[in-house]
Amino acid sequence: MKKLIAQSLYQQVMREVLSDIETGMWQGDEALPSEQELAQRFGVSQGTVRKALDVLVASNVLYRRQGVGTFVTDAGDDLGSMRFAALNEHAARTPKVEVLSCVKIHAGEYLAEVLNLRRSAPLWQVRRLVRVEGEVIGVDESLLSEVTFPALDMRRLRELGGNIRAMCWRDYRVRLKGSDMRYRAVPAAQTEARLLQIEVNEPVLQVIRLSKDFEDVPQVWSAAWFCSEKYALQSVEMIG
Amino acid sequence: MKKLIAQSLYQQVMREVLSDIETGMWQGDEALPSEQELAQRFGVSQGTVRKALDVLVASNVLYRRQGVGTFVTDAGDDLGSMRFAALNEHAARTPKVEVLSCVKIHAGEYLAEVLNLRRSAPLWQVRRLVRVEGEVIGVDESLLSEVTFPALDMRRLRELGGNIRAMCWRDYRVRLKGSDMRYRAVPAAQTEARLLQIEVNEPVLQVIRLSKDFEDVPQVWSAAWFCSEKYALQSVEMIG
DNA sequence: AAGTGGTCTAGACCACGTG
DNA sequence: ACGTGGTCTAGACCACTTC
Repeated sequence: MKKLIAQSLYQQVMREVLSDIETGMWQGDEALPSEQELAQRFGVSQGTVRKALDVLVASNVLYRRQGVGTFVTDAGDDLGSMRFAALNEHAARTPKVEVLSCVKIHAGEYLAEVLNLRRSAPLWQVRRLVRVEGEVIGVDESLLSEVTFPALDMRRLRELGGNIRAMCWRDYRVRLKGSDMRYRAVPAAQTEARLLQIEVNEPVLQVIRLSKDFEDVPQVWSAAWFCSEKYALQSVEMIG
Repeated sequence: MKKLIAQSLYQQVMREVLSDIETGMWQGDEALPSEQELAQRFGVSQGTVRKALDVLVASNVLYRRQGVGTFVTDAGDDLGSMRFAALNEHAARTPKVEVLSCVKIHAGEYLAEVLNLRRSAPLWQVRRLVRVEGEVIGVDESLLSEVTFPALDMRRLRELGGNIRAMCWRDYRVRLKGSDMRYRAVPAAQTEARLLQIEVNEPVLQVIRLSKDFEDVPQVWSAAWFCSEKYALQSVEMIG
């Protein structure tokens, strides 16, 4: 591989590997060629391939198993990978996700803007329920363009455990990056109150997020509402 | 440097450098020796030193400036490094932090447990206010052991812009890691309502965190309450 | 035993910022 | 011009998993 200006070798290798992953050259959970073989293929040294793969491992696109190989990560669910901690307890729990409904709607002004679509563009609206210890603690609403994700099927989504990101990846080869999250405390509206079995206007934790693909195109807009009476939503701060 | 069992060379170098930082060998924002010089000093190659420093850069203990050198990061404030986004807006804002009070109290059962102290151990209670665009949007309460942080001074804390983490680092050589954060939506109590100028029982976003040092000893427990009527708290999701 | 990721070296050159 | 971080190589050996 020849070096181009304004881009280091390992970055070129990284992009090359990433685009090969996106075309589905190595299907999910299948091993990539060894670092040595990739090095030969690209005409660089093993160390350079390693550095390229390091980046993709850090961003959770690949994972490595020593003595075995390097593999493509299956996209994790955004809801499913949230953690909830019971008050005054140390350990955090993994929630269970359940698909409620999946209907076609039309984009309003706001959604058309954030998803970069025209007004009244067709959208899928997916509603999901979040359970911890069997108890409903959250409800989620996700919106995706029907053009990019045609023939979206609720049965298929249920097969994948309600994991929208896995569905985007496996069925449409759209790989989503981690997204910004916005937290607010808002009074529960009727819909949320009913599903969460709480009073209207009780405080609920609202989490808004916008998932983009690796070309930075916004693909999925989501909003979730959590009852935090018994469980707090947990995350990791990135300060040194 | 001789290789020990069960630890790679670059990890040893990393720990060595980290402990040198903690003893204050290279004061804040002063350059470390060059990678070549450190390599000689430790008797390893430059690549190994680089890999060691990579880890510390990733965890935000060090930062690099190409062509200049490697420097010790000055601890960032936990509150001050939060980001707030106006609803329906893209850009996020940096808040201003103001120290309200600093008094000595005694640990109750809960705080004694999480901070690993005996009951009624002396604690500093620091209250701070968070402003965005001049408007008060949050109030914070932090608790630190008086034994570890003797003679804590409110004037000094104000000098540092209310940055508790910077104070722990600069004045007591206690370097705090990033901490877990727990989010809840709760009804505003009287104290919060008064400071945030909202009604009692209005929803407020509660953020609890526990900062530990690099030996995993819990040092600072904090709770913040935010009014999220105009601004949402923003963070970054770590999913691939 | 063979193949994989994981570490390490010695040396080289490039890109950048400062003086 | 100089010194710094940043990249890259060719080759070596280790640790781990699988067969």
